[in-house]
Amino acid sequence: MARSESEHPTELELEILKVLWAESPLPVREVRARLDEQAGRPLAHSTVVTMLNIMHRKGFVRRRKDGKAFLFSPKDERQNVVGKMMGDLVSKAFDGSPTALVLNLLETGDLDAEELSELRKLISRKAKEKKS
Amino acid sequence: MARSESEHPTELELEILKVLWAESPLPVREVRARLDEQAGRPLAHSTVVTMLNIMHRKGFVRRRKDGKAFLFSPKDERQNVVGKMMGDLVSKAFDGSPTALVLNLLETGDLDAEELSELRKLISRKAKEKKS
DNA sequence: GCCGATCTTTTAATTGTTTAGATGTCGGGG
DNA sequence: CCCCGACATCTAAACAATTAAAAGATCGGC
Repeated sequence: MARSESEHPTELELEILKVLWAESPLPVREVRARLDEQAGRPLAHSTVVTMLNIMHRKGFVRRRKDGKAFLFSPKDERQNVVGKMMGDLVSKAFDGSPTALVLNLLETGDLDAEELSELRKLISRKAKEKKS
Repeated sequence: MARSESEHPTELELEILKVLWAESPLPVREVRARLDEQAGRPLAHSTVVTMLNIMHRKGFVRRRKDGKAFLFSPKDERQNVVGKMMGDLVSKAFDGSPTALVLNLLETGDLDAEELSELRKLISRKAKEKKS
């Protein structure tokens, strides 16, 4: 045995999803162009086709015929997909505590004062929503 | 060409690191036992040996001889390793905004009222540290 | 000094990921 | 009516991840 197919998008799959989240539906040719320009990832046309087909099999994207070409769209919203990835990271690395994850984020010092204050506001707002 | 070796620990590597973060240094046999009991991952002894050697080559763990056996320890602290993984996720999925990640976490509703309040406290404390 | 237990090292099989060439199809222009 | 371009499908190769058996080394006891 080896590992089984991941339920999360892989590195390249995520890159492609990012393109499609920004704008969709798109034909293969356009996806390829944006991967090159925006993600700095110059790939052969056939490579992008292969990936999109795999992603379709995995259920990450939808396909629909437009004339002779396919148009691709993301199947799920960015929030859901990345949310699942984070949930996974939380459970694998922080034993299921989202608080621990945020704490880690605070400790590594990636946030400046302004971001901290913004976060506090967000959390307060969320806390109020919960109460009601 | 294909992709190059990841700079982050993979699924199984992370599982092994978790064992070592909890207690180290450990000989292979002990790591194997804990993977079975704690992570529900029953692997052959040789599998664990192989993984630990790969992780040593990648620089995730240290080895030192103790008699005829090796003892393994994590090379980096949990915070650093997972922090890098999160940073990567942030940059890949949230275009580099940690705030967006936390916002996503809030939206997916994984946090209860108590956790929210705790988070707010943590952030306030951090904000004060920054000022000084 | 040899034996077996315990380690390490070597080798390899299987599957996922990423990359891309080769081949087939189909519709429109000449 | 046939060929070209654009698109899809098929095939495949290189490498990472995961799994593990086989072979080699070494140490303590008899």
